[in-house]
Amino acid sequence: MPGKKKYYTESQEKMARYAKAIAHPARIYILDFLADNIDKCCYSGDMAEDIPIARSTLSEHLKELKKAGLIQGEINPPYIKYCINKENWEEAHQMFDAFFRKRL
Amino acid sequence: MPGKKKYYTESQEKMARYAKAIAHPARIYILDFLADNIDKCCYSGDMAEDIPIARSTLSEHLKELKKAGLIQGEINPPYIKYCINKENWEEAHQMFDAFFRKRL
DNA sequence: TTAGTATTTCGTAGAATTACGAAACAAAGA
DNA sequence: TCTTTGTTTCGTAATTCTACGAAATACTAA
Repeated sequence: MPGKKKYYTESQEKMARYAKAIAHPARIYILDFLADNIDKCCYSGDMAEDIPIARSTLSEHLKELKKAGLIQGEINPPYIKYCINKENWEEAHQMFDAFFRKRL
Repeated sequence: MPGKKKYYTESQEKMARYAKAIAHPARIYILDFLADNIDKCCYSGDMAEDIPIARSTLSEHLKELKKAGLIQGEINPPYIKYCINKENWEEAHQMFDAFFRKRL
């Protein structure tokens, strides 16, 4: 721990991480897709058909969103069913809301 | 215009741009600073004293936020007074809110 | 065991981001 | 005019991001 100076608050770092996760139209597309099909199984392949990127690229975007904690994948072989991680989603929502509300 | 296929919606592209603008702790710091000093003049130099980055780097971050439309600079020589661009700020707030609210 | 399906990981390349210090700018004041 | 002051732009380097196709993985079914 010592030697590692913190110049930004935990909150600022966390906000930046969440913002980065959604800072790409393909990732917004993915989250929109999950929202629009909230009761269905959302597989990587379903999304790949609508979006003009290679499947491997889509997979990397899914990995980013997973790393950020915004989605989670439930293995259902040979598929993987993706969905929103509600706990972190709610946290992000509240952080962004407080952030934007603060200066109005 | 023709030849330029759109794969993502305008809204998705715009969300991604706003998210990208705030996807760095230094830029969140700047926006927090502007919020905490809403009635004061906010100069680049004031922020530079609290933040461990070169002034030129800070200036680049300010440029990014300006480009995204989230802040604006009012020239008050030899200073430049920065403040939130309320119109775009409100738009971003609403977009993020709708985005997060959609899937809960 | 072999073949088939859905998905991810790997290797790689090009583009974009972040950072710094030096130099340039623009305005005020001596 | 020459300095000083606050800030931005430039040149550059290191890192990160985005993208692709090929190969690997993991499981099912024949």
